[in-house]
Amino acid sequence: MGLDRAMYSAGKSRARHSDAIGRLGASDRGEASRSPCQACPVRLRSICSGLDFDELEELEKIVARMTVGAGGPIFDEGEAARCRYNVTSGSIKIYKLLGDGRRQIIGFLFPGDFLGLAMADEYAYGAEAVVDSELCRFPRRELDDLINRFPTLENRLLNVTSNELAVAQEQMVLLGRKTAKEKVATMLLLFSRRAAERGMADNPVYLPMTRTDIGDYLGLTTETVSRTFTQLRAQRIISAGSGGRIWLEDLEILGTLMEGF
Amino acid sequence: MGLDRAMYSAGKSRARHSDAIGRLGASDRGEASRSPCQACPVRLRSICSGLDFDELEELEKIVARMTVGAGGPIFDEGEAARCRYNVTSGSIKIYKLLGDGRRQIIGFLFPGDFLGLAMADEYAYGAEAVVDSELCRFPRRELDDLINRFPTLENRLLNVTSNELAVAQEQMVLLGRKTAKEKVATMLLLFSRRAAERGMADNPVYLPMTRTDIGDYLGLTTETVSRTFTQLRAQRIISAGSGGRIWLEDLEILGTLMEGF
DNA sequence: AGGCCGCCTTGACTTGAGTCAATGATCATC
DNA sequence: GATGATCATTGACTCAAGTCAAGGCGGCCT
Repeated sequence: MGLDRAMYSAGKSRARHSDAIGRLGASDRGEASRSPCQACPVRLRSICSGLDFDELEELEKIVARMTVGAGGPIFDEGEAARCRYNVTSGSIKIYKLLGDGRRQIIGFLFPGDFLGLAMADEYAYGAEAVVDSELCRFPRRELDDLINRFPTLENRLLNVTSNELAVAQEQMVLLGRKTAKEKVATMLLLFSRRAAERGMADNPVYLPMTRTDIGDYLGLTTETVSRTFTQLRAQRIISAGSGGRIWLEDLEILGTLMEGF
Repeated sequence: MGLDRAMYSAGKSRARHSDAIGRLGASDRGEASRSPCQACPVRLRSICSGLDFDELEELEKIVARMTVGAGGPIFDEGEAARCRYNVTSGSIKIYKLLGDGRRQIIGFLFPGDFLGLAMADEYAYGAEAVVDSELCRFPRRELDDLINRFPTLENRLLNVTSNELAVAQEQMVLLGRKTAKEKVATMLLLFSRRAAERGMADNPVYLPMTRTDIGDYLGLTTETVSRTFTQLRAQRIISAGSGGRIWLEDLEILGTLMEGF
């Protein structure tokens, strides 16, 4: 069976940002290669961790690599859910839309994150690349077969899903009860911590997405996000870095804002 | 091993409401009885469905029944997570608090719902009874052992958790992007549908919780919830029933409000 | 170089929801 | 059936965030 191949690419490339997030070796780029899952840099973070050699080999049989350009679509809300994905480099946003176009971004995914949880036959949300990204793609049917056969995989998936649920519940508090300033502070700290967990720079925080994306993630408008950043900068709680990076200058105040005292 | 026994009870009983939600046979009330899981009215809705006779018997060995009075606490956020629960009658609210007391209710649970997902050693949220309720209690350690031993149970738990995640994501859209009117309309419709799924009356909708609870669930204040109900009533989209029940008079408009057109 | 295009920021004004403060309902208890 | 408690409603006013409208900045392309 030949490996599937896919290459989406969107208009404006944000390539100036794309090297800031871990990526695969150059030899793999733009090519659906026989996936060296054993050597995968994000394996230990992703659902594939804990699998033994044989299981990993079976997984490799059904995986396909793909690249998506910045802004490029991965799938739309409501579309038949044919595949599930694992992010290997870059950053992906997932979002839901209301009838009149209002958008809520329900998460940003980074290398090692799994894409396609919590959905049956149709995708319950849309997914788009924030920057040039790479993903492992699994046909849903075949992956679900493996999940049924490998308890390790199912257990891992339960852990991952539970974590996502806890994160989602925390985000409900943010959306329902925090002020604009608290929302932005929380996002900065959480992204910083998330980067640290991945062994990446946690200060300055790297925010590759637009102000509009941040607004749609925090339940705010672009303008309010912008004003809030200005305000935090004026109070020396943060300061501007280069290329979408933000220095966290006062972690204590940020923490207080996040906890809501 | 004797069965544990527990009976919390809070000040003001809302017993006037408590008969409106399915409950166990009178013979089980107020008594930690040898649990007749086979005869459990909510078994098919809960994590116990799909278990074979032997598995169910093992589950019965570790379960304890308990009753909680309206308003009574089940556990607090941050407390050591010693048990997981299954709701068998009544209604439970789960919530998270900010440092200054602001509260976000992240869900209302009904018979068959599982309580204690998405948490490791500490409860990530608090839980309280909305009306007099009954629950099955499982020691976490022992339940987690069974989950590891019974693939059926683990699979069921993955399904339940995935569903919860999808619901949470839908709630993020509500909290981040919907107006007060849309929020209330959405809640009414979702509660109606949820009741229908359980074979209970879906119109009028039964809302046993206070306006403050509804506000904390929808990211609004008590006053705004009240004004919104008044407004929906004035527009003949809903009308008041008796005892916390609300008639949905115009499902189409409610649907439009929910979808955000 | 110069101009275009996204994106970000800022200002002026509006508004939906929050706050504060009574007043009403409903029920529980004596 | 009076009293007190809790919860719900309503009104008047405030304010945080949204809306509308300019500019500004920086990268990209010809």
